[in-house]
Amino acid sequence: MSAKAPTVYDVAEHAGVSIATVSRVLRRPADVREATRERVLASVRALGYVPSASARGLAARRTGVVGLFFPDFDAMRETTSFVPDRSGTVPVVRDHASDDDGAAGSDLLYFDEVLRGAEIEAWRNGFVLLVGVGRGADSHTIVSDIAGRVDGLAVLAGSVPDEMLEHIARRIPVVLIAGPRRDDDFDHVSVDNRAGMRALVEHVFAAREADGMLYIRGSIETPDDIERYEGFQDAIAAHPIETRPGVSVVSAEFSRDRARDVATSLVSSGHIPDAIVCANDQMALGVLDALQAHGIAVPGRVLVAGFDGIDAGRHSVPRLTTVRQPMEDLGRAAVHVLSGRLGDPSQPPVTLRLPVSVLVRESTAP
Amino acid sequence: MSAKAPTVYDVAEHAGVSIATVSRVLRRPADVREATRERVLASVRALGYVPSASARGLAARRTGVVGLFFPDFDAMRETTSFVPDRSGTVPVVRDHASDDDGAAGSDLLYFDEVLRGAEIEAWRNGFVLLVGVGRGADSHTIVSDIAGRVDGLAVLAGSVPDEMLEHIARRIPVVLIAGPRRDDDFDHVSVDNRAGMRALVEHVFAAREADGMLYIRGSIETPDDIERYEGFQDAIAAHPIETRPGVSVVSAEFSRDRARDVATSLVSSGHIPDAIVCANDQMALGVLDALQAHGIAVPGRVLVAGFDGIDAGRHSVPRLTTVRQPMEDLGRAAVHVLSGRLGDPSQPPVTLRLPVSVLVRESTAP
DNA sequence: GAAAAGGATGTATGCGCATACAGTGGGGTC
DNA sequence: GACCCCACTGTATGCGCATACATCCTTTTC
Repeated sequence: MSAKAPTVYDVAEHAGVSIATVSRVLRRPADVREATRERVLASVRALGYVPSASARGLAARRTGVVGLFFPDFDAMRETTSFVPDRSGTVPVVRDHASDDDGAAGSDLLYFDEVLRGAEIEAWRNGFVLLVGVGRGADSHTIVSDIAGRVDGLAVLAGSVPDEMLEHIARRIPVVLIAGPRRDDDFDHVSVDNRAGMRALVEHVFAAREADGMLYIRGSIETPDDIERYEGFQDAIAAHPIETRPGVSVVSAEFSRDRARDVATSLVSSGHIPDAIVCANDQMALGVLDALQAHGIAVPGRVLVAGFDGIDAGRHSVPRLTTVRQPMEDLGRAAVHVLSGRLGDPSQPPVTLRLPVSVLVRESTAP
Repeated sequence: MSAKAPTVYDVAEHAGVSIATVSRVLRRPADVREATRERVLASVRALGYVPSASARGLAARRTGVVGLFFPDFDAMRETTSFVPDRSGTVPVVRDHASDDDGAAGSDLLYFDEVLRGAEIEAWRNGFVLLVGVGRGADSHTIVSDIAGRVDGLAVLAGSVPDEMLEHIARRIPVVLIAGPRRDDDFDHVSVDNRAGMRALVEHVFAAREADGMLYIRGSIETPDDIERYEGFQDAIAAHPIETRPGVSVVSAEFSRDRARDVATSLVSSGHIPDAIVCANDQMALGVLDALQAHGIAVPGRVLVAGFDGIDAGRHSVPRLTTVRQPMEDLGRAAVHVLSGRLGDPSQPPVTLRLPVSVLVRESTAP
């Protein structure tokens, strides 16, 4: 706010020492005699000195910041200019209950949890966290805006073009979150989608002799969907498919609406399976929507299960059995790995698989 | 990752131009002839050049980063070292429903929403967001860690000692979130607690001729509690207290447990009011706990209302009438104001009061 | 009590970039 | 054809700090 922010030079002059001593007081206090140190600190307070991270970063060749990059967490969001509303009135809104977890509620998102974990681990390792959200901005901007400011970057897999990742990785370590390892040299942290889905499907089989089971896939190209589908196949293999002629698979693009449609046409056709397992919770909720609309009992007539552990699944009726991903741990792991690599850049690429757990709730009650 | 990150000098040499031209290509492309520009960009790609934000910040005297500082959002949190669990087993957990929104669920927190709003607005204004969470670290560290890295800082009121705020404010603009204006020169953004509570209490009176009303305060010293209490008094004044001999006030420290105790002893005493309005949702939920434990109908016998609009209130039975704070807007407003001040440092201190809204749900149904 | 060994502090330099200012050259003007 | 103007590019400098190295002063050693 003042005309000009004080620098080390100002502090040095005020305290009657050299700038080297000022710098030492701040960086390695033990190297300075106590009397001198106190004098310098007094000047720091008197002048309101705050060291410039830019200058420090330049000189020290490290910023002390790690970045977390996510794709747009809500593309629908208004990105209109923020215009403060100063009217003094208080609207009274009648908030009707609604199964559809739409506009009314804002449940905890994937993003928020990962972020929280990342922040915690960054702090524990002496870093500060920089948050970047991609919004279709041309990727070039992303590089300049984030990569140049941090010592390391955690990126949600699939949110940044490979070529750009390579570019960034030439300068700083990059950790991919939630993607599978490919033929790259990045560090990876992800959850065990395959084992999780396998365990989920096995739970469903254990809950009921589900002769007819429908598995609803998400977006087929995505790593998550592929891995979960493999887990599904693992479980099916354990229960020879020949004895389960009713097993079938469709895709609903990870969309609640799409899954609702799928389930609706299923009901119309009359071929209702004994269990429906979905590659994510949103689709499972869509299935619940459709079944309840047609008066088909869950879990009475059909068992339903999802994957992710989103909040909405805790509040649906019936509550949704799912596979809970340790999202916060994902964030922590990502920064943990980053921190490790910054400490030892030569270590071989790391791949961390975090365990998931099946949350059994009423939607698959025997 | 490479031995040494390329700099402008490397790019300049590779492209056969001067560093000034390289810098221009990146900062003001229009000032460079297209042929030259393309050549430089090709070199940038070829070398994997990423500009150093530290150097840029030093030279340009601005970082392009705004900070958001919060106090520890969960002091209980494990801050143990993160140890990845590599076991391949998938635990199957039976997740029982429970009214107490305790360990099981992680609902969207105040923090997450404000953060999200801040990120959005930062992006819209060409800034990147730096997140800092205070954890009892000595405040000196905070200054160095955050203030030196950003062009402006948004701080949750009360999370940083005044003296430190003054210190920081000598270097960069500071915006206080959610606190009332005091005799300071900071910019402020907050919600209209007073008008919100007044509207809430008036709604309750409108819903029922509540002769006996209990108002449960939070932590009496906090600005939020004080403002809400004033709002309560406003509403009471409109309904002359002499005609409402049953109006009384107690405090429960914003704690669910404390409020539960208060309500329990109320029931024991037999003096059950017609309506209970709490200074936050947590306490209202505690009241619901106690009343339901004693079989007292809500809203049949007693109306209950809270303040904040937390997620748990959307899932309680009955659903809780409350005052919803626009947390995301708070974050947006904070960065909006910061951005404005960075554009015109001389403008007088800004105070933004964001409107709240009463969410009417079943806990106050007539 | 003199010299060696530390301990404390100062001096000088470079980190990588933006930018004011100084060229440099090509096209237009009369 | 000489001159001016404008568009483009290069040169030189400083941003604020960390740190290697030099210097000076205080102990310690014998």
